[in-house]
Amino acid sequence: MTSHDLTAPTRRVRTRFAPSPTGFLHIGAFRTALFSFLLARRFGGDFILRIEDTDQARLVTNSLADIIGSLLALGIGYDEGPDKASVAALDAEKYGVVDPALLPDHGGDYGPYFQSQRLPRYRELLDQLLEEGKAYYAFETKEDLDRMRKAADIRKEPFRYNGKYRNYPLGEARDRVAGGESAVIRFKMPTDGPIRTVDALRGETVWDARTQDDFVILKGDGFPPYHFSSMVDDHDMAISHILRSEEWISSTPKHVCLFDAFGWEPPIFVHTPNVLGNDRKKLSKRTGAPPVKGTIYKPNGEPVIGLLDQGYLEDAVFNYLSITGWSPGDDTEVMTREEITRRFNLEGISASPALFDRDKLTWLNGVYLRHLSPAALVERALPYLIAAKLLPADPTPSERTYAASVIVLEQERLKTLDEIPGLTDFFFYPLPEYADKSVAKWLKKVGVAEYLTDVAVALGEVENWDAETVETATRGAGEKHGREKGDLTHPVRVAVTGREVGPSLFDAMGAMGSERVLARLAHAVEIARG
RNA sequence: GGCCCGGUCGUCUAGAGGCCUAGGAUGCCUCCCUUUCAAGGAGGAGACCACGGGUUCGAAUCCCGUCCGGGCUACCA
Repeated sequence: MTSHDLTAPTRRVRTRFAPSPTGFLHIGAFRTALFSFLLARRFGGDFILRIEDTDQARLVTNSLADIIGSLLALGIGYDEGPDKASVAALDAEKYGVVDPALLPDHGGDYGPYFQSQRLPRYRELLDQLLEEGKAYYAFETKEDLDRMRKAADIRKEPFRYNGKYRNYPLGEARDRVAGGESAVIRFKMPTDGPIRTVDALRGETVWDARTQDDFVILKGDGFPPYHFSSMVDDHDMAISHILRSEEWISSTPKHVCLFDAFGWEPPIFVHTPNVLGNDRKKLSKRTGAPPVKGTIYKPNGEPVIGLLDQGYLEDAVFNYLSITGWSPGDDTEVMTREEITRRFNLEGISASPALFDRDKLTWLNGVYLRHLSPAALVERALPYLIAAKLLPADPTPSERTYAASVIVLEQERLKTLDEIPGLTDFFFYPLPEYADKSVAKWLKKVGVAEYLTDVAVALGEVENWDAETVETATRGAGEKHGREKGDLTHPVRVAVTGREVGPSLFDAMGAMGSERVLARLAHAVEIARG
């Protein structure tokens, strides 16, 4: 997998997740966050959440709340990051509101953790680079650049900024800027020779400096772009490992040159493979990649519901995400958070992208659902019943008890919590909805009306109604009609549930109670005769 | 186009020159269990390890080339 010894880091492991609040993140992004979190936990280090809000124009209201809420919901808590005060200082119009209860009182000693609040530090470093002749003001406008790009395109040449202002006197440039002229600052990349970068997963890559150009490190709006701010922060925050998705590989030479210019030791770069959609493209809203929670909308307006809201368990999503793109080295797949944390390592991260496998997630979720205690399952399932209006928003104790007895009957069949209403609705209706096919197959048959009548009579005499007494009574009636196995249960099942599949018939009847069962039987007899 | 990264069953993966006639999981199929479904148990189909050359007694594993897929190529991240 890799030729590098990735174990036993030499300095304190500090990793970071540094999203930009410019939209709602999908699970691919959270997978990267999870790996960062896991690496820090594995080595007893720190996991930092830093918000890269240097692109003020693209800020999306409430995406900050979504990022923090989703991370915390998954159990990916940060040791350092946005706190009550720093979030309160934000412009709520632009950022939206974050529930203060989610935020720590003190964000950490390396803050602020919002890049928009770190401008003075960038300015200081920018000046240093300018003074040292490692960066320069450039006066082209975006339009100028566009023209140059088009011209290069026509000549079929790759576009590289020509470095026109590379040697422009700093004093003159400052005068022009002071005079109100708009400018950017660009970083002087080496003009030739090799640039070496090392990725923990892929080893060394040598880049030809002639393919690089002087990139912008301060935009016209006064904010530095990612290439600058992110690297400065990674250094200032003593980040040991940069885990980021693989589309950053090509800009790594920029980043190492920046570290070099400052004389800083660069962190270890770990480019994690992307999580792909079924189209083998990077997961995106377009392809319907689900968010962790909440709802996002595809470009065509179609809603995509968050995994957690679809009834996937936090633990299952955590587990699934951890094994897509990482393997502990053996065949273990179902692991607790503790086991994942204990076993996580860089060596197990795959260098090739993985497809988001919904089927496997669903299977894993079923495993977790089955491991839930009955009480916990009920707790998690109730909201879905309420949302489906099978239960009132504030159920009475007896409604609750009834719902609970019904929910536990479906535990072994459940794959996602949101299946609960569809699986149990007939328990709540006055009478079930009878599927025509099932009626034709099991009710409208010779002798069924008589059989069901006898079942009703036998059940009517049951004193202590429970699954066991109900079974005895039903079987007694069945034997009288020479019925056994499916012949015995199926007509009754269809009569009381309206369908052919479901939990154990006697358990179901036990939970329903005699009144419901007898009413349904009476109704079914009519259908059978009709 | 240029530069870069990747390529083992449909999917997620194990694999660090002989343990590989390639293992596990998921999905699919069959059977068992069983009042149905599910769960569980037992099987099965499914990968000429992208392709072609080399190195080696021996290669999925090392080297080269090709192809395919993906990423980047912004005053976005």
